Amino acid sequence: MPEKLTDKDISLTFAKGLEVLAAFDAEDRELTIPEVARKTNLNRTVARRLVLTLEHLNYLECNNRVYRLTPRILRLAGGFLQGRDIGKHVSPILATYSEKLKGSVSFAMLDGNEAVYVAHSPGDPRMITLGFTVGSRLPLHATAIGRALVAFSGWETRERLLEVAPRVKYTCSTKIDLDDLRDDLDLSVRNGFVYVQDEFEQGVASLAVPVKRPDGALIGSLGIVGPNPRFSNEKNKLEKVRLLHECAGSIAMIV
Amino acid sequence: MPEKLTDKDISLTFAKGLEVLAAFDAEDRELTIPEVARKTNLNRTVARRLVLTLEHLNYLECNNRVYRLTPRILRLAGGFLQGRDIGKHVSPILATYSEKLKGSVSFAMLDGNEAVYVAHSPGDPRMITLGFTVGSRLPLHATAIGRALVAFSGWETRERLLEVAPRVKYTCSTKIDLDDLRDDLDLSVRNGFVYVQDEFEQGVASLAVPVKRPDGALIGSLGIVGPNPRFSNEKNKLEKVRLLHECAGSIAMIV
DNA sequence: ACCTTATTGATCGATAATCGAACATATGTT
DNA sequence: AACATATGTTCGATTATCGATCAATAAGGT
Repeated sequence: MPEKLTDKDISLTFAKGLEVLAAFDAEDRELTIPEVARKTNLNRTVARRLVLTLEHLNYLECNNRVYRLTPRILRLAGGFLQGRDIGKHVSPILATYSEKLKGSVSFAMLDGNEAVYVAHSPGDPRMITLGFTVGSRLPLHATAIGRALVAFSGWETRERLLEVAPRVKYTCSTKIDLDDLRDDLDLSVRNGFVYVQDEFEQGVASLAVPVKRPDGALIGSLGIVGPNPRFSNEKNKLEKVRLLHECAGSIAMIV
Repeated sequence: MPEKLTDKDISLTFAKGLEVLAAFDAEDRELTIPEVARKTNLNRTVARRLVLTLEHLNYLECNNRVYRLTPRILRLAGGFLQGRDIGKHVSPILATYSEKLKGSVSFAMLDGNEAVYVAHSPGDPRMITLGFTVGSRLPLHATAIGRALVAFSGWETRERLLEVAPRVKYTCSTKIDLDDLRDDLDLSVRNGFVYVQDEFEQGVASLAVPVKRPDGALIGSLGIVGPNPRFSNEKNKLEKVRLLHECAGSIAMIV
């Protein structure tokens, strides 16, 4: 007997529809209906109806059988960003500290097994920041901003994340051993900040601090990235940490 | 006999689900299930199942019966933003021109009857830019960036937008007469830019130019906002227009 | 504190929306 | 041109969805 998957409280069609929507990601900006069906493991007819629904609702536009997202999707994101006053309050704060820190500052939150950029203030326009922006996702283990989300979570969450989050070896320096990571997390908690170097990209380092609500609950993390030498002066690094903490305090008030 | 609404090609459940998701907007960052049902005109049970589905998929989180969006929604937005290289290419360009123009620069696209901010580069951090950010929506008729989207569309789209887009009178200067608007649009097309003053907020002016693909198709519009005096020097204003056009050219290459 | 009223949560059979096999059409390959 | 492959569409069977109804909880009044 095929297992009864009818949860009665979960709308399968809706869940499939969201999968279709999510199929249009950074890798696949354009997809045909059969491609969607393959990527989502849905029956072609089902994928078709869901895609057509999305087109009908103006979430997708079609050009010669090829579909791609329209800016309509930003409406949904706007609900989140504006609801949490990201644009009104967080971004200006980031911009201010971006000046003080002379570089781009990013605010990330936990999304499943990844860190997702919620706000981002580009520093010097000339310095291309690897193209990260709102909605960009980063691994939890190999970046400071991600590792901060793990380190400053409660014990339970922390262990769960260590367990379930994928640990890709991006460089030869990437820590992927669980105990190594635990040690690093412990150290980070003692320090009050996370420093990661060469683990995501050779020669690139990142620094991050937690953003916590007054009651101690972790909201997100705040980080900066740059070539290693920028962090080599220890005193300078601690000054950056101080500024990040200050910035985190301001953000914590409003989110 | 109740009209048969079964379009066979449109998934009603999915459409309803997206409505539920969209119910969480800037005004209502937090909603209970019955509130969602009321706002979307859905049966309470239906709303419940859709909300529970969203919670199950981590798009919503629940705190004491109150639901709100999680950053997961940014994943979907990320598909759009990264797919169109907004973060990698558009934002840096905006940042560069934001320096040259000494103020924030925004890139908007058409979404239904509204303009939606797709990218935004804050200028001087001290100058709070009214809290607009990615996903913010603006009316088409009362802002330069919105009016540019109408003016530089093809004739058919332009007339449709004039017809269907709501024309709210934000200030006593807001143009709401169709023929007044048409005149202004014609003028804007002749000029190659849109200038709007006092129509959205007293004392605030905005300047915008179209972003067109090489083949002439309108992609979006690029605009700046500021207190009226900033645009009072005509020569200076034209220099801003020139920079905006330059910026638009750079963006047109990549989107 | 008690009862009443209003609001919200959960159940379950009828119904209509969804599914997917099968067919039709388009595309490209030898 | 004929074949093979990939994509689009149809339509009846199935089952997920709907919403009236009931249960539980919260709010309000005396």
